[in-house]
Amino acid sequence: MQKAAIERNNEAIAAQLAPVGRETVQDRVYSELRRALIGGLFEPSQVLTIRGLADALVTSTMPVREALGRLITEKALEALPNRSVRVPPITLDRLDDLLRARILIEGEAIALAAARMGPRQIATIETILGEWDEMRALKHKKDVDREVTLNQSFHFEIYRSCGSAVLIPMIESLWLQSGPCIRVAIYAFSEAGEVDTAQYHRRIVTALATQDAQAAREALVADISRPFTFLRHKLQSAAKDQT
Amino acid sequence: MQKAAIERNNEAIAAQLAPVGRETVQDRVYSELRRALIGGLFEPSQVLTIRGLADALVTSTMPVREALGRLITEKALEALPNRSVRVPPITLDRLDDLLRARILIEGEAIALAAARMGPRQIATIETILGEWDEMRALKHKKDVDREVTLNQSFHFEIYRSCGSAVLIPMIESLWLQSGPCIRVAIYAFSEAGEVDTAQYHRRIVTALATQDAQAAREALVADISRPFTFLRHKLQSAAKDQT
DNA sequence: TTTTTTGATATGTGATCACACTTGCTTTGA
DNA sequence: TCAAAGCAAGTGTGATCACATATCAAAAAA
Repeated sequence: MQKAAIERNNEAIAAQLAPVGRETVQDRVYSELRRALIGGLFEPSQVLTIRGLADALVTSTMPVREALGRLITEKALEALPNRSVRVPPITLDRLDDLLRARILIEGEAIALAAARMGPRQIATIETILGEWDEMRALKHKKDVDREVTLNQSFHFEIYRSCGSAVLIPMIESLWLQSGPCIRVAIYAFSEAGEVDTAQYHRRIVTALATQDAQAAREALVADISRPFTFLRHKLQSAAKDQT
Repeated sequence: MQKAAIERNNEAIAAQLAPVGRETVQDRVYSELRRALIGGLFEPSQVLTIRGLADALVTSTMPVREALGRLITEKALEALPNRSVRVPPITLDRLDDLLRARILIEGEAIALAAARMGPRQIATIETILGEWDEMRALKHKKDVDREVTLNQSFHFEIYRSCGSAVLIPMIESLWLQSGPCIRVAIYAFSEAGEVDTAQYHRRIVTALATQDAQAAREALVADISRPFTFLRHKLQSAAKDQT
């Protein structure tokens, strides 16, 4: 019987080919909206319509409405009583609430990751740091989108190492919720260009390289608190101006 | 001008009438599936089909598929590569992962709540405790469903007091994920009937009544850890039997 | 007897339609 | 001149259909 030979052949084929996967339209819409949300491409309080998004994404309404529903359950979007959906507005309370949750959960994740990151993972995040420096070097063109992307890659490369399939989706949800807020902060930082984000990230890397969970947590808290406190002051002064 | 009179009349009407609200079919399906999931009515690894659920709930497929999509993003259900959806299976790792996350987040929530719960809230959870005792008194009929519901009410009445619009949905998601697992534990406890859950809950109440956040957190951890460690042992011994 | 093939049924996905509700502007009446 | 009624366009929701894929059992081949 040539069963074994066939089996070997199939295995050889399988070794060559990568699984093609099957991404649905709904998945693509969902990813695209997530990207836009985390990147802060939508403004807080902005109203989104199903047909409008479907036109923009060149699909029918069906995938869009399901993607919107999913984002609403993640609190990345908000369902108004009118049944229209909007990006949640920023309030001081919400800002504090989000920051506290992020410190709690991302802090735990990085503490777990500190004990589990090998030289390979450390090298990966150092590569991301290098790309960041490279980008900053040619400073004429301040590409905020790229900053956001690199920042995201840096953090999630760490979180992925925490080994918790439960915490990571929660962190993603938190980023989704804070995305529309922190965009303005990152943009302002990029404008000012003074205190470099890279410096905060470097502190995180050194802490992780020495497997110092406590130091890593503190460095992370400092990093993610910055845009929030910045926004906080901005909102407070804006409120004072209005009165 | 009789504008003021009309206004008064309208206000009088508004005072009598309650807002009718508009729950969509999708919302009802979603709530029903949540209830079933938290209550452990579905078994881990059980496959759910859109048309099957639609028939069971006597609706069309449309609201069901959107509700399923939302539950999948919450990790309450799992999308298989075949595109079928099932209740996530229990593994030891997942159990530990879930418990760690619950201790982290629910612990934080109850610590926050400890400082914010007034006599009114304390009275409410004591009422729930009373209903529990009442139920246990007539022990011939062990109503596991009611136990699950009361347990849920007790915990979420506390969490609601933490004042965090961000943490509460996360806790709901965690309950959704652990629901299918802990059902078997609760059932086993009810069978054995030895160590009463009420005793753990009473410890929580006394800690909250004295606004002792640390004690409340510890009592809560003891309470939610119990079914998990129970299940852990059960799974381990089952694995040992198989070898 | 065991394995492969094949065909029928079941299932998820996306498109389209009908309906109800909301919204904003125009028109009407005071 | 201004507020209220009315109308039209826009929008979300649910139902149904078409199509591609998956599943599983029966039939055919080894």
